[in-house]
Amino acid sequence: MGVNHGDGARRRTRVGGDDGRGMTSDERPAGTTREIELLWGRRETPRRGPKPKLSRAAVVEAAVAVADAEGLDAVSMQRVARELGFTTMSLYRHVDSKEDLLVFMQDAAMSQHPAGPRDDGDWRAGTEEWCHGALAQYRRHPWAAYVPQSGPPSGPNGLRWMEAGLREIAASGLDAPESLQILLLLTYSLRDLFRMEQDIARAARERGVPLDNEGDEWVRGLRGVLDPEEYPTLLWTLDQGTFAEEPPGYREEDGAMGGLGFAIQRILDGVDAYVRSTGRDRAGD
Amino acid sequence: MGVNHGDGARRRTRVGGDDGRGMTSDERPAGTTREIELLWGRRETPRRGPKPKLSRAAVVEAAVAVADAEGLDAVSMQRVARELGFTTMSLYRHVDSKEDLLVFMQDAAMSQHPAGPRDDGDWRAGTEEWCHGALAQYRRHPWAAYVPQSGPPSGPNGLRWMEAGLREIAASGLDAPESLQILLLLTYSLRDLFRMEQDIARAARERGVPLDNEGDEWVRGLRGVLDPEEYPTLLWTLDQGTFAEEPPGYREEDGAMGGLGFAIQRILDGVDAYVRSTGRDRAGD
DNA sequence: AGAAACTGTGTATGTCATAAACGTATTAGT
DNA sequence: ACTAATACGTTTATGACATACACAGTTTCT
Repeated sequence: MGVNHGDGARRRTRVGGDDGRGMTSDERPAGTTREIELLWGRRETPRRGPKPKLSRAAVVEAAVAVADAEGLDAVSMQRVARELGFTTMSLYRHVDSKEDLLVFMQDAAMSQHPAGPRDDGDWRAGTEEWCHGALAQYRRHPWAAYVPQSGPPSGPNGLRWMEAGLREIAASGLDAPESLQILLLLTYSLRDLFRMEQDIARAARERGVPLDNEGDEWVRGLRGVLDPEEYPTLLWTLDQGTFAEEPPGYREEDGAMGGLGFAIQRILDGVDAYVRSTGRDRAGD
Repeated sequence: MGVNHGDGARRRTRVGGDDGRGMTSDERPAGTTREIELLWGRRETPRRGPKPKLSRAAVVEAAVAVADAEGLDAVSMQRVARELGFTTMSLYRHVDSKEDLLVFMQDAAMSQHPAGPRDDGDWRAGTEEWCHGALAQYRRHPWAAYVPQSGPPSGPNGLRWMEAGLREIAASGLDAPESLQILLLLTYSLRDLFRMEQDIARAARERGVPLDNEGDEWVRGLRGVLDPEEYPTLLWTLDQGTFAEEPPGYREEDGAMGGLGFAIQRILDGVDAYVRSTGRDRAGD
């Protein structure tokens, strides 16, 4: 749906490696397997042509640099190529399509390793730490939260984080399917709460001043248009300086997660409740 | 006149309404206020030219139809215009930009009213119902979850849903900032859990068969590449038919929410815990 | 009547992803 | 060492796309 655009590319089964006849064509991997092999650098190296001046790593690095500096929208094939001093089309020798490039970029954005396992068996603390770490990645590369998702992570870095998250959650005693479900919940929530934070920040930046009531264009506009009969609760909310404040329930410990602490704590509370309900909680007591 | 029609940008402060000198220019609304006025149809009607054959409503409707049928990516100005039998540029008479059109579309996608208030004071049931309703909207117009967000909703429909959600949550006794925070959490979570569901479904569709282990390309690919030393938990998870099953903790009552029931229940559990922790729970007891 | 405001249209610009064909450097197989 | 295969980076071209700009016709206000 909205997610992946590129259609012509990459969907059809390739006959071989690069030019359409690279491999012996009987053992060609198709679809996702191919993507995984690419991501993991499991490629044959019987290079016959001239020694490449460019490399996939260089392309991805340049793309990441552009995204870091100017956001994901600034990443175009032309732009990345210019940055490298090559032609646009040269990139296609090292990357199948832009979609491909984005996949590589995303994995590259998670190159920092998650924290190692903790042995005290406190799954909640471990999971919180994991969330914190994942969030830190996003803060380093905010665009990464906006890369269109195409299935579960397949790259070494993404999987390393998955592994670490599962480990923390499974420490609660949940079984594999449950742990995975929780991990998915956390992963998506983090990504999207982060996006929420960014969106709100951007919205605030785009209108003039910071988010306070009265001064805020949005609030003022709404007031002029909302019928108190129909939107009483909303107006009640607007009437208190809702948008100016620190989120409620803000706790110092969550500070590291910024305004997201509140939301994340709520979600973890929910997970906690679930763990307890299964009566398999290994921690705490 | 050299300086004329809608100069597209919309970002910079306009001198007046539509064309640059529509209004008395001392009370010109700028930025978001303008957008809100547009969304609410609060426009002057001193139409002087020929009677329009096209209308904003028609444009939005056509765009929604295209998105419903072929996804958000199929929505281009050219496509919508063709659908209507007009030129591409004609659309710009009724919509400032594509971004604008998307805002209208999004509000249009939420045209169905939320359920009315319930008087039994059971905030959790009410909130669950609200989630269910919101999800139903998404199922009707999946693309709506992929429209790039630009700030809080400003249209009548979006705000109606906000109002309804706030009402349900506030029934728990939380104060305004808290309720709003929770509403934001729910709104974003819903949107994104829905997206997760869609993404997973699409991923399954794109590889061959449904999501089962062994048969799944992704799982097979990973197995070939994951070092058991480094990814033990992940492999443990893979080893159980994790992806084949119904999500754990699946309950009949959540059926209406599809596979998202589990995640939503976890989040509501977290909210519940928070409400209880404030000691202001009006419901239940 | 004439000016002003607004309609839909035609044309043009610039950006984007990417296909196709090309010359060239390198190396595997002879 | 010679040749054919093949990978490399480039050139050129195509077809979307959003949207600026200028125009000609239409309606209404003065």
